[in-house]
Amino acid sequence: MLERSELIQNRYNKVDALRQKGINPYINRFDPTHSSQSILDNADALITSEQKVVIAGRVLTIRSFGKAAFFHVMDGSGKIQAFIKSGMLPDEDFALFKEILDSGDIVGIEGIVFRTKTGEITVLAQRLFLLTKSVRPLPEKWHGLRDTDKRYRQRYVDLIVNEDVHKTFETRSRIISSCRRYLDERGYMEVETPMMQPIYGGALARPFVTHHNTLDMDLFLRIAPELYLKRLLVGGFEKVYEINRNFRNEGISIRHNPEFTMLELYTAYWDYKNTAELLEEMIRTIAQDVLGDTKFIYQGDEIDLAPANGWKRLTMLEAIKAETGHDLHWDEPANAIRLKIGHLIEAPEGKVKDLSAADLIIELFEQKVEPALIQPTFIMEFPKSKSPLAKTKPDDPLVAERFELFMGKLEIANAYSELNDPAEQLLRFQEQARRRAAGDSEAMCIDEDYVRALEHGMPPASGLGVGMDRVAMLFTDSYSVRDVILFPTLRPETGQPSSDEAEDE
RNA sequence: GGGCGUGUAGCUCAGCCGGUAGAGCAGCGGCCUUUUAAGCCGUUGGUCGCAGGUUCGAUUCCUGCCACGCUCACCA
Repeated sequence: MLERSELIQNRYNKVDALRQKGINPYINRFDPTHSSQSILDNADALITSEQKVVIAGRVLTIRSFGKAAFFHVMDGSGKIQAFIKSGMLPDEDFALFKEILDSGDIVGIEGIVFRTKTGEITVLAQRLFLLTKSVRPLPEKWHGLRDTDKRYRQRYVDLIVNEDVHKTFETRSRIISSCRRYLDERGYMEVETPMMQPIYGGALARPFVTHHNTLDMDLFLRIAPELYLKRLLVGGFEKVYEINRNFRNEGISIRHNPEFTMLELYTAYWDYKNTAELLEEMIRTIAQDVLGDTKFIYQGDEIDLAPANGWKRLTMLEAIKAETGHDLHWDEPANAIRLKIGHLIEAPEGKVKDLSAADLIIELFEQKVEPALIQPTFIMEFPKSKSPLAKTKPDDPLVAERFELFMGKLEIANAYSELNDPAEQLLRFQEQARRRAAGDSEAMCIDEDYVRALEHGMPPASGLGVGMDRVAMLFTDSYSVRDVILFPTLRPETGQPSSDEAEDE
């Protein structure tokens, strides 16, 4: 039940009053001739020509004195000041303003453009139309809406009153379209693969489960589209991509939302090094497109997307050596590695003891190197044991041809040369299945149809996954992923403690 | 899931050595025909997150719960 405070009730009373006078407070259509921005852009011409303009938008702050008032009107392009003065418009329009209009209402204004004595471009109202009555008061005009919970739950209010939030989501949208444009221009085809999958795969993560009633079967929300996209390479498409949501049933944090947007793209006949080149150029192009620059500030650090010698490329072991001084190798026994670096790794009681050599090295990398990666850096070569869908490096059987891209201390992308040997893929799946059986809930399931597809022959190829939310965080200088997701996942809004304790296990 | 913090009017926030609450903005009533958080005068509005406990008395102290933030764990 929605609350009806006195403030809201007063406004509902105005709605009733309008209806009694035969005025519809929620009209069906209105035809503005100008956006606020187009008036500001062409102000001089509009002022001298005294051309009639019609604008529409939401009334923000009203500064009223008796027989005249100023207020700002916000539309999709920005905002512009309006001036209303008794005698300059029909009496009933002025009465509408005095008696009915509240800040938050959506109005149409017909008038001419002029400059106030303080120089602000302003529309002088010759007609005022109420288009939509708002019955709920806006947050305070000076401090706005600060409560983060309310900002996320009632994003519509956040977007009305916080201009920078509006801008952030415009930027996000432009990042996505710029990305599509970049790929479309290079012959990539956008496809849509299943979000509901009978067997989930393509990443190491726990899924959400849903149920189809008629088929009476469980389906998993995808954790990645990877295995479907590679089936399309088998089918003969050579350049495919998908930008869409993935769902991972894991913790929520400042960098993680349960549903998040990934770009995945696959290119036949390429290896991971080709993909790195494409990614570097693509991100730089998007930045130029969206920000107008290849340098930007993220959380106080200037990030340069166009350094003289291109983005840094280091193997994980090189990066560890540069940052910690330790010279490690994938073929060293876990005990030897533990002796060297065990003291550098923070892990809960005794857990370090159980880590494999690859685990220890990755752990060290994540804890000590990742937080230092501010400028765009490709970390090349990952342990094969952690990359069950990637091709092995020909001259190093323990290493997968894989890279991850880091920037602003964030992991942005992951890519590899795709494993296309069906027999080896089956072996890797079987190893994953053993880990699953041993209790690793994030290990992969065996996807027999995927192996069957590989048996038909998948061309050599390289694939890439880019966390688009993370890119949006970078380009909008957002600290939290929730600030670049319009409606982040939240607990349901309730005033009462949850009553279904019976469902807790 | 653990730790720390926050929750008071529509919004932004004070306050509370325990005696049932204040400001600014918004609203309402006045004055006001170039304002920019307009101004001036007056005024309405609160189960102080929820539920218990201690107490003569709880918004304040204690416990539990709920929500949010930070952080650790997990992870991407």
